[in-house]
Amino acid sequence: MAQYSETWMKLLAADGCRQTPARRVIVDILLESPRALEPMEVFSAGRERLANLGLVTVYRTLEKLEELGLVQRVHHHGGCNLYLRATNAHEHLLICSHCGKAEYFSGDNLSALMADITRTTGFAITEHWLQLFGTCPACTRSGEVIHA
Amino acid sequence: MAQYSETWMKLLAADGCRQTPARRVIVDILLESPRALEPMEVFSAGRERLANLGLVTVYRTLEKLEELGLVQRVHHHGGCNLYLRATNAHEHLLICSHCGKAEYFSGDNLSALMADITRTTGFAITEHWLQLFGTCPACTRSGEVIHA
DNA sequence: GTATTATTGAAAAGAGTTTTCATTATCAAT
DNA sequence: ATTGATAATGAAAACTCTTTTCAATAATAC
Repeated sequence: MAQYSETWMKLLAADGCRQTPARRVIVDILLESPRALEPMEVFSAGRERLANLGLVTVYRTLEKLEELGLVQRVHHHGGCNLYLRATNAHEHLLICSHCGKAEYFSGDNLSALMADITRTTGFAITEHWLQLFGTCPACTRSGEVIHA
Repeated sequence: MAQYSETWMKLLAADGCRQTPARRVIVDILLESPRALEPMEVFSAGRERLANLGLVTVYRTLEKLEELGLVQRVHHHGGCNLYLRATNAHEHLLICSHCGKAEYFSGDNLSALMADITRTTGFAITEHWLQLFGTCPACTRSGEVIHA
């Protein structure tokens, strides 16, 4: 994902944002992470690279990146304050309940279901959320997962 | 939904809970609502029926009802602090983006998709969330929905 | 009725997020 | 390169939502 770092910075610039060290650090962390992160996690990781990074800047940058569609919030059992790089395609999330690893997949075809629901309920469906939870290959192998 | 009020109270009693006015009010409000509610909304509505109801009691009752599987938290764009009566069957949610009206539906068959994803990703899938958003018939008719 | 103990509401504490504000740093125009 | 306009920053304060604490009260079993 690291190769997208510069792309994101340019997209930010195109939106009128300045390219600052703080933003670079935050962008890099998000692009490097295999799982969705809380603002505080981004902050902690960021502090290791930029000594006096502010938590407020993390919040502001996440907000801007979400606005630009580069990251998305991830909902899960514990809340909905996790941020993950978004993909452009029409894809859905698959999340490991053990390590949090997030993977995108596509290939769902829910159009038949949609049509069926429109017919029976009268709702005009505009959006759908599909999210899967499970155990990733690495966690399955490690055997640490007892609640699989 | 009002006919379930007594059922819920009995289920609470079976769990060792006492039947108090505060709980009755909260249970009734949840069962009467066509949409998922925030704790504060339950509290406001509850105060109209029980003058000195405490917000804390609302939180505690919602927690207990969720524990018993009678209500569930609903995730949406703005957060995940909405509570809605749950259904027993394996159903999914359909929510009106305009008025919030929630409806359950069943009939999805995602097993083929699951099998496909298990094969390609190696994830052992344990759970899936499917939630649809759209405009309900009433809101469509009222014509108030411009962003349909 | 009485004793036991779950439940209550108010207040305080806590966690997470947003706002305010003076200072600093980026970028565009020289 | 220098300068000026202003976006961005970090610290502190404010704010919202939720949980904990605690003494008083009320529901249930006997």
